[in-house]
Amino acid sequence: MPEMPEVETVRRTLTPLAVGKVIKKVDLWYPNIISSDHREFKNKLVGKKILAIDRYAKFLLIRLSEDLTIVSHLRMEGKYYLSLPATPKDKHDHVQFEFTDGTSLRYNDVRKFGRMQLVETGSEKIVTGIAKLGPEADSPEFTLDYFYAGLNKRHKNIKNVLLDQSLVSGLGNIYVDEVLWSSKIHPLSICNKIPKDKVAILRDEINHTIEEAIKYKGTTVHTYLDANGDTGHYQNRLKAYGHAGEKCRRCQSKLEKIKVSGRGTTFCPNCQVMYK
DNA sequence: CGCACTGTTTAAGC
DNA sequence: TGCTTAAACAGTGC
Repeated sequence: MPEMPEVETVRRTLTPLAVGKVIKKVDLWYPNIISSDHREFKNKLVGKKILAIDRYAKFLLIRLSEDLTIVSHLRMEGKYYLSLPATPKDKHDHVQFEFTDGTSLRYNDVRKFGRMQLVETGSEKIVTGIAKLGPEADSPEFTLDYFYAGLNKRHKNIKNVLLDQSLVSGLGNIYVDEVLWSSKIHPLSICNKIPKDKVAILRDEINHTIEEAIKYKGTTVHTYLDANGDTGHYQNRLKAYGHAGEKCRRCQSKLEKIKVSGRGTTFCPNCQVMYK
């Protein structure tokens, strides 16, 4: 499901459903979702109020009273939705936060890849994966000079580096294919061989694509839904991902699909230039 | 039955 | 030591 635009959409839809509520009880139906201590997670959260929901790259940060934060990563298929404690548990509901107002928030995850961890607000960096994150794709720190210098140091292919999160965070498999198509850069291009003017175009396309995808409330390709149960709409605007075998919208060549860094990768072999 | 899947970590190999 | 690749997580759907 979720790359940065989808997580941001979840943040926006979840905020009005959850902020201001006070946790009465926590049900851990599949405790492995919690990477911190399970008993502490259940006990410490009782009586805490949800103050806000923030986001950093693909992580949701659920801010609670008394300086606590639940760091939540949806990985491939995690979803939040508002329910009632008495509603029968769905097969893939794994965590429930019961609130004092009689409602509840449920975490549902078909593949059980998602993780939550309770930390003290301000020490989010102790969560595996957060410390290595580079600047977010839509942040002011993601400048051309920073991006170009970072690519110059790397000898790997561009698709791998954009997926890695350490140079720039927030992109996933779908948006990487999209921005490389938009920038006319072949996914196997070697980072330090890409000329600066192309890097500038790529940076702009990353900004633009993320912005557009948030505007369209994300991309639903498998099962992604926001906290209201609604799909995204950006899937109708994808030009590469999911269109293997079809004609390239720019040059009419046939889009190809290969495997890069273990991920399916769709691109146009004619108009996406290979730098190596 | 085999393979692919929005993400990330960890183990294994060189 | 460090980089790269494969496997692992677990389930569904084609």
